[in-house]
Amino acid sequence: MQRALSAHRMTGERSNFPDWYQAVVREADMAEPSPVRGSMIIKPWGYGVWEQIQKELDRRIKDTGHDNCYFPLFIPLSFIAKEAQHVEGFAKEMAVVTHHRLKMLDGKLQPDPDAKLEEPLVVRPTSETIIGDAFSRWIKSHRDLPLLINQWANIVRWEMRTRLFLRTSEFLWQEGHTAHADEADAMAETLRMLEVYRDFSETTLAMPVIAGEKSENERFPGAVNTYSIEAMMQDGKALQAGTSHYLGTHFSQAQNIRFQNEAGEHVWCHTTSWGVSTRLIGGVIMTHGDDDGLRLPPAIAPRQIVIVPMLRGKPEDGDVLGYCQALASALAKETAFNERIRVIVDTKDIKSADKRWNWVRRGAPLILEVGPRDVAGGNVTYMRRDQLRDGDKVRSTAALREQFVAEAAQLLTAIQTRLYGEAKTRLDSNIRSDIASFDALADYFGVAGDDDEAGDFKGWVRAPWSSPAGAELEAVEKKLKQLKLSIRNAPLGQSAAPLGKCIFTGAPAVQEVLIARAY
RNA sequence: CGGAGAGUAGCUCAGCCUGGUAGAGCACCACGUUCGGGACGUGGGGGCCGGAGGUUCAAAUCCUCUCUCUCCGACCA
Repeated sequence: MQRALSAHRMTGERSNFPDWYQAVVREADMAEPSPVRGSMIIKPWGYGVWEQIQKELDRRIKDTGHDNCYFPLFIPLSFIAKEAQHVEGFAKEMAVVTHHRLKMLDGKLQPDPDAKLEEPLVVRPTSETIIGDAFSRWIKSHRDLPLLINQWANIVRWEMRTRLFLRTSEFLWQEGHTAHADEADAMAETLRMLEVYRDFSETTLAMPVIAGEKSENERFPGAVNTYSIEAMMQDGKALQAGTSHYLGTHFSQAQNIRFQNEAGEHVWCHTTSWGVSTRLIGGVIMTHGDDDGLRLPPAIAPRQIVIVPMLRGKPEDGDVLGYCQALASALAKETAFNERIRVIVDTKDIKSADKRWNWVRRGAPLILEVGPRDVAGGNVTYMRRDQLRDGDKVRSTAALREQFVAEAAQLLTAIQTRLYGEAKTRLDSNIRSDIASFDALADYFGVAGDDDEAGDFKGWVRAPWSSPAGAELEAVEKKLKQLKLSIRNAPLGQSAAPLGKCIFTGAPAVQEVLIARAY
């Protein structure tokens, strides 16, 4: 399939972005479809990326005062039913366990009719209700607040259409759940975690995002406010990369989560929840991948430096291998991104050229080739994955071994910076704010059905918005839907400058919103 | 669940219209020449042609039913 990726390079563009994406996922050894419909097998290289994401994000979650817990996979049906909007939002995509035993009946193994559960259990689509139930028992006093909990878990949502990493029936995520004494504290938490996500995404994933508030119709079922970070993929579409919700007292009222304040009164808690998932990996692929495959930001690369010995089945092979091992040991003592550099010598018994390109496809940031000439000269020859094809041909650089070891961390940082810079430029230069009417919006994005043209890049539009509600909002929604567009969010930190008129309603605008096609 | 398309080797697909012993490229295995810019030669392994029925001397090919997948809608981290 190197062929398909090469073919893409020949066209000079992501002419068929979905095909390109699937090719990269497979060729980079990230994941594959499983025998279970809509579920994926995350392969070692892909899971390694997830582990790096977990490690860094877990550190940040703990640094902001949260503790990890684990709550059950199975949630009693009655729990889900407690919050009306919550039920409505998730009812259509729930996996339900109804039996606890199998039996041979009519020659077929099937659920035993005599082993029916008294109350069906749903496989968690999210844990607000089961965690809320615990909170209602754990919280008695204002001294118990804030209660700051996180869990790393798998989630099941029975989606109609699935795509590896971007939307799978089962996915891995982290979900934070917190309870607070008042709205101000809960809102501060909601925004604090949104900021953690924004910074993590930009710093660690090198994926620039725009943080903002979701419109009413895009809110999490049961939330008062929902905030998101939105990233721009290389086809111009938006990817919701993380969400943070202020839940008000909806769940605490539904589940009796309350405390006694200093005055001795019983008061509802204000709760929040926030999460990011393995979808982030899809975002990284669609942000940084190129026609040679994946490019991984060094901060999350399972192996940041790969040493490929140039072996030829000759006596000097031993010297080359020894040199490589010594080099690896020296590099592993260095520090990058506050951790020891992750380095490996690829000793697999295949051709060096194949090894090199395998690592290129997987997106290893630095690929070293070490042959007899390097051994003789005390050198290393390396390729930076991020600038593999700067210029006409594949580029490699020679350096003295000691110098390379000393500068390896800087190189990794430089790669991280460049990947972020490229993505940041793409994001910044593809948001238009000169669209003044709905007709202009329609012209820019093209009418529905027109947009399937391959390689038809459309960025985002930032437009004035009067924040309509009710029927008026529904009408706007309908118009947007015809163009396959959606309001991604209202970016935070907007200036107080005059905004003019809403491009949908003509009424005075109260803020600006981002409009885009989305995953 | 609606609309369209597709199921043949690990991958991408040809063969089907007009029935007659299962094909190509890549990948894989062996040997040799190569190897520091995605090598080449020779030989080889691998398929219940998605499944079930039917028509026929004979079915990947024709007919019926069924299952699955992909894309487009609806739904979504």
